[in-house]
Amino acid sequence: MGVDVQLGLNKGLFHRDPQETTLGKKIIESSIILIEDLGFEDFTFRKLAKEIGSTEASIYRYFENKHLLLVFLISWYNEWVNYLLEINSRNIFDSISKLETAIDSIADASLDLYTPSYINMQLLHHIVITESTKAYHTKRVDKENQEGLFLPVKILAEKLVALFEEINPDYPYPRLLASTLLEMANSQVFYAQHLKRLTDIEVEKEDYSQLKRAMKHTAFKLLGIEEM
Amino acid sequence: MGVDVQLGLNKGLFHRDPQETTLGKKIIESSIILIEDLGFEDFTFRKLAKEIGSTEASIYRYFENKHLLLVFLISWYNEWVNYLLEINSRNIFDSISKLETAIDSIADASLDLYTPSYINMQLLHHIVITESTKAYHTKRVDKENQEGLFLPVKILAEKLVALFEEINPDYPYPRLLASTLLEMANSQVFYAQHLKRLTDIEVEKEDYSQLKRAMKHTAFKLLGIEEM
DNA sequence: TATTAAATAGTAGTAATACTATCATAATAA
DNA sequence: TTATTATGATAGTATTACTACTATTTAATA
Repeated sequence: MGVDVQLGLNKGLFHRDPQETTLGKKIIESSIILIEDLGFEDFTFRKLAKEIGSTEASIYRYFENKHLLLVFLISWYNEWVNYLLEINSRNIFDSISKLETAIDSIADASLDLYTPSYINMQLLHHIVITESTKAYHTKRVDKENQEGLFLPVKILAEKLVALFEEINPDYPYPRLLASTLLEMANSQVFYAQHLKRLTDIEVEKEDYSQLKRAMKHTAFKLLGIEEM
Repeated sequence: MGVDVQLGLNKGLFHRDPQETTLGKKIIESSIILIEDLGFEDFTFRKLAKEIGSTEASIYRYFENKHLLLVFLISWYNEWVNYLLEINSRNIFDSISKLETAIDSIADASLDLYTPSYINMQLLHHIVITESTKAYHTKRVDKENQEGLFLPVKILAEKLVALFEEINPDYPYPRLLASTLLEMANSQVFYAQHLKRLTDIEVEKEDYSQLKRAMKHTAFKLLGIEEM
């Protein structure tokens, strides 16, 4: 029941679009569970195949390798955030409110209800937090970047940059601030969960209010805006 | 010729301290070259053994696995930065100058001359930039954190925190700022080299002046200090 | 409804990885 | 000189990351 959103993702991510078939959706669904459970390095296509009662060969018909499956998942998440950011900022015309909404959308993306049934957004969010840097810290970055595989984050960043420039056109580091905030949204949650001495925030269950406050504080301070 | 510094690192990092033997030093020296060359995922102990004319078994006598070798390298780097920070801030008593010096030390750590002959600091820096998040984004974080394997970064962060508190005791996010700045020192360089749209800075060869300016700007703005 | 095409399953095999174990030999220290 | 320690040499195992090929099921179309 319910309508499943399909995101149009870069075709370089897969051989066959997993969003279009039953097996494809099962691959996505179970890979999210397995990666979260085992960690990316111990996750294998063999284990995934066993989990969904299929075969390695069948999975390879969708994804060239597990690295690209990870890039796919991260891209999916970021496209989703882009989409949220778009719809949540409708009818907001004050640029400061727009930035606040953007930060809320980024931090709370996994709490939205209208994700497809085969995607456990909470788990996917957790994967983004712990594994996403591995998607681009590789020898293939330049090649994959050229193919457009990292466009979703880059677009996300540019939306923030546009807001920063609206708010304070003289701020000298809009792109740095965008990427820093996006990283912060992941790393600070990770620290809160594993390396507490590296953060001041706490995250309980799915409550990201402290994260949001810190992100807004940082953004506004750097842009030279006094918060209310 | 020259005296080689030996850093006292956590014994949980290795079976046998590689800094103490000829083979150990060769392992360090060549692993830095190989990891930088192949990327961490394609780097193997077999290739390393071949490179230094030794055997896998001998390398395993030093490191339990390549993950711990990576953690060792990152720890070494961070201990080095801690050491630099210490000696460079001697005789500086103004806390703002101390912070500036700290940022300089962090960004320029790989340019220092007095590193051991078997450690190519430029390459190691590059490894830190591209591979360091992999050292702690794993299922073993909590266990390894408990064993103290990540102490070097945490100590580094606390030194920054102490400075922030000296400069502005009311700043609400000192730990977040510390970890954010430390990440920035790596990620922004990575972006400058691979994903230019995510940064405003440029890094040419080993010139990190734009990075340092951005880090200082960020730190001072957030701490509420006007720069000169 | 029969025919065809597409999707999936099943099986097998290969080169490489991530180790472990054992024994021999070389270097060093007591 | 004798132990001890470090390294080398060789071999072996389970698992990974694939590729290739064939058989069967499911869905689309005529």
